[in-house]
Amino acid sequence: MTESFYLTTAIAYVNAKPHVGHAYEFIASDAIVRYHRMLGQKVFFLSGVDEHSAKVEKAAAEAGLPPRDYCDKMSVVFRDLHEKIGSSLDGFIRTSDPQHHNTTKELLQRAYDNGDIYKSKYSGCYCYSCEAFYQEADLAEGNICPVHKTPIDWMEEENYFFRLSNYTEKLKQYYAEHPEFVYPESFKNEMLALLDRGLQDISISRSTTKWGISLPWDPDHVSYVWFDALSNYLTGVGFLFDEARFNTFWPADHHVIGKDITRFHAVLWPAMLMSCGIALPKQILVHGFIYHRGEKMSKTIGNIVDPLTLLDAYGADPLRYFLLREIAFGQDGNYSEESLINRYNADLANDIGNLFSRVCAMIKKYRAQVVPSVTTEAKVRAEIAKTLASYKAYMNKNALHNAVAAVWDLIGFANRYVDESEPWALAKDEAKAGRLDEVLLSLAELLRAVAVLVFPIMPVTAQTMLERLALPQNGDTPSLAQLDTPDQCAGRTVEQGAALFPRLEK
RNA sequence: CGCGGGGUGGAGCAGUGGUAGCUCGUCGGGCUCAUAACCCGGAGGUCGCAGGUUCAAAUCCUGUCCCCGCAACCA
Repeated sequence: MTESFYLTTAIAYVNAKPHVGHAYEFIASDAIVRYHRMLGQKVFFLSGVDEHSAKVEKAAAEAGLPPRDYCDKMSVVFRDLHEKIGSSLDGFIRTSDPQHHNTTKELLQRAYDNGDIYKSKYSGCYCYSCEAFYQEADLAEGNICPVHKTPIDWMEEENYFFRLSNYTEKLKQYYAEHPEFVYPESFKNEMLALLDRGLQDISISRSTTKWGISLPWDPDHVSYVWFDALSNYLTGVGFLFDEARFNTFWPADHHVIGKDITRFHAVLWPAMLMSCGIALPKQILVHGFIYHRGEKMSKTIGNIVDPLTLLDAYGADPLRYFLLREIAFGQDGNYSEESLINRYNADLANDIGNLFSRVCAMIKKYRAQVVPSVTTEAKVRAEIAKTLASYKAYMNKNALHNAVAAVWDLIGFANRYVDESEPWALAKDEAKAGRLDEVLLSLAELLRAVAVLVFPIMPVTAQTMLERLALPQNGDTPSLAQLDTPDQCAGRTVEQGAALFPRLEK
């Protein structure tokens, strides 16, 4: 385990409101970084927004604002989403930041200087709406754009190209030497297939818009998407302006991204870095898409789910829990309001919420809120240790959904333990007071373990539980190592408080 | 066309060779500390279809049907 840990999300285009997919990516990323902080690592968590491109320019025009004002406004919307989710961001980058312009120009210049960038004519069928060229074979019937169903123009444009084709073999070799570079494996296989077919050079500039970062050697062109977008990961940790920070955190541990931009992160980005002589990130962590009742969310169908609506209605922790539990990380998943409510009631209200409530109530009722100062039962300690081990194993391979399930197994164990040990019966018999002490401490210890383990998933709930258990924490992040020390709850005065998760009526 | 993923009890999913498992729902029982919560048990599936390999296949192979995604800057 390295001492530092650097994770990035993809940067979001500011041409539209946040999508629940953004929220999911931020939540999963936040859970991962919180886990690493619990391990005691020095973490840097970066997210941000991409403000360039013609489509942002267009959205700004439609909003009747200059691009810069529009971006100022929209970047706040994304920041706000992070805040509402509870993201523990260390940095939030905007591609319009001057420091980021420096990074982009530096990378472009380095690639240009070593001959990886050349000027060429790009000609073909061009759809203005897509901002893309099409092969004739890809056009829909009647020579129209397959996406927009609008007529195609023949266009010729002078573009600069990046010699991606030069890197096919180098990347193949890199993949062979770093089998963990792309995760999950299904996406890695897709990239390997892409490499086998051979890479083509890629256009990296446009002269049709001025809203962007101009090329250092040719101000008539602005960088088209990739050099100015991907390089944010460098700027975010101080490339060229904060050497100490950059050296601490680069190369990044994880770039968390949606599956639609895998090839740019897993093929183009490493090739760019190779060209520029910069170390490659350790792992591209790809997540799937969220469907709404099995259908892709789209403006056309009109089934897009607004994350802010969900956050307002259910709160951050329940939404975090739902998305991380319900969706196998790396695969596509489904959202529906019924399943969210279902999970809320079954897992949050009934399982964890009620467990907390019943245990605190018994400590209050039988021992005047004070957890007995005895020793935790051996089998309970063993169960906690077992859970901790599998939880860590799952978290270390980013199987978030399995890690969450492991915590809920422990909650199930605790609920069964209550039934089996029957504290209410023990309380009626003075001779069994010692046993009751043991059971109550054991239960408090189970709650402590659950509270700590649930922290990456539901940080607010974890803090509430720890506070009510009167367990002082050193800083905002509970340490995972504390679970190696038993009986921490002994002698503490617990507070039952209001229900953690009041049941929702359907 | 190409590439990738998937078709498993009512619903949603796990499960890469040894006579199917989880959550929800449903039916019955228990308990009373708790948010009508918690615990135990039952019913319910020939694992898309057809072949093949094997002592043994949901799991491997072949074919086939269907669904979805990427490519196509739509998170």
